[in-house]
Amino acid sequence: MLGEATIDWQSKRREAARQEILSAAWAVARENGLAGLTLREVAARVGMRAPSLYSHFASKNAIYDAMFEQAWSAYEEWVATADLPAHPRAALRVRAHRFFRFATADLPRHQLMNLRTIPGFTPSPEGYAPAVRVMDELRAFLAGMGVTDDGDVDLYVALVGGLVDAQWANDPGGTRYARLIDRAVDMYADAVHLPKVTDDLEEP
Amino acid sequence: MLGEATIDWQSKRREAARQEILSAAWAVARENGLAGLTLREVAARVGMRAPSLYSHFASKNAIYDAMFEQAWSAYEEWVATADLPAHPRAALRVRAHRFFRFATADLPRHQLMNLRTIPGFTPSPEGYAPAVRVMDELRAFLAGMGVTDDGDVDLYVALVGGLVDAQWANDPGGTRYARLIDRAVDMYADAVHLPKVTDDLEEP
DNA sequence: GTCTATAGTTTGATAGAC
DNA sequence: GTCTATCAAACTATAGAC
Repeated sequence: MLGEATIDWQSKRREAARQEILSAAWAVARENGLAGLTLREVAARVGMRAPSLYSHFASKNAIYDAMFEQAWSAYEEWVATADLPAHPRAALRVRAHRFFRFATADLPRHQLMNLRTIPGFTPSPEGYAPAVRVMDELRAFLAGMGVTDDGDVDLYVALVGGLVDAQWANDPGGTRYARLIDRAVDMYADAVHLPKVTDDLEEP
Repeated sequence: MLGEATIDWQSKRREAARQEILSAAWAVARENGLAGLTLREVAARVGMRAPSLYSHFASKNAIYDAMFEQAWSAYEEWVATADLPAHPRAALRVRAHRFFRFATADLPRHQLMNLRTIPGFTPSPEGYAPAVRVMDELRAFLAGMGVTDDGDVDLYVALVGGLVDAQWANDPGGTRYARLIDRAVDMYADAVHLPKVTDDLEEP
C-alpha cells in the first residue's frame, strides 16, 4: 500500500520543480526585463534544457500567468501582515506605503501586475483571482472607514498607483515620490472627509 | 547653378521618407504592441525591404528615439493649442483633461512616453528635449497660479498620470477614470489652496 | 538609396529516444 | 521527465551589386 504516499511525494516534487522554475523566471526578468524573458535562459538556471520546461508549463505565457498569480498572492500576503493603526488616516497611510514599497521594489513584477507590457499576454481567470481578492479586500477596508463610493475607491487606487508610476518613470531607485505619500493620502482623506487625526474617534 | 536647389529638394525628400517610415512604425506599434515592432513590418508598409531602413535610421532604437521625440512634440503642441479659462481651477481641469485624453488615446505612445516598456531603450538627449520643455512649461503654468513647491508639482503629475494608468489597466477604452478627473483636480486644488471658483479673482 | 543575399543569432515549440 | 535533435520562423544588421 504505497500508492497514495508515492503520489503525494511525486506531486510535492512536481510543485517544488514548478517553484524553482518560477523563481528562475523572476531572476531572468529582473536582469533582462520582463519582455526579455526566454525559456532557454530560465531552463539554464535550473539546470535544464528549454524543452524540459514544457513538462511543467504548457507555454511561455503559462509561465507569465503563474508569475502574475504569484505576484498578486505575494502582495495579498504582504498587505495582510501589516498591523494597522486604529485611526483611519493613519491606517490609510500605512496601506499606501505598503503598496508603494511593494510596487517600487521590483519593476518587472510591477509591469506584470499593473501595466500591459507583454503584447500578447492576458492573465487567465485563475491567475487573476488573487488580484480580485486584493481589490475586494481594499474595497472592504475603505468601506470600514466610511468610503463606499466606487469613484472614491477608484480615486485612491489611481492616486497611489500614480505615485508608483511617477517614481519609476522619473526617479527610479530614488525617494522623490515616496516622500509625497503622506501628503497625497492626507489630501485624499480630506476629500473623502475622513476624520482628522486630532478628532476624537469615539465621539461624533 | 542648381546645386542649392537640388540639395534642398533632396533633403525634403529625405525628410518625407523619414516621416513616412515613422508613420508606418506607429501603425505597427498600435497593431502588434510597442515591443512587437519589427523592421520588416515597418519596411513592408512603406514599400521597402528591411535593410533599406538603415539609409534613414541608424538602428531600430533610433526609430524608437524618433518616435519618442515625435510623441512628446505632439503633446507639446496639443497642450499649446488649448485655450485656458482664466480661473486657475478651471484651467487646471482643462489641462488635466488634455493630458488624460492624449495619454489614453494611444497605448504604445503612452508606453513609449511614460513607461519603461522597451528593455534596452533610453531616449537620447535630443529625443528627450521636448519632454523637458513640456515639464518646464508645466512648472511655469503651475507657478503662475501660485504652486511653486516642487512636491506640489510632482503630486499633480502623479495624480493625473495615475488616472491614466488606472484607466489603461482597469478599464481600457472606457471612461471609469476619465469621470474622476474633475474630482481629482478639485481635490488637488483644495490641497494647494487654489481659490474656489466662486471666489472673486480680482479681490484678495 | 534601394536592392538581393546572407550572416549570425535567437526564439518558442515539437518529436521521439531513453 | 529529461534529454538530443531539430524545426520553422523571426530578428537586427552588414556587404556589395546596381
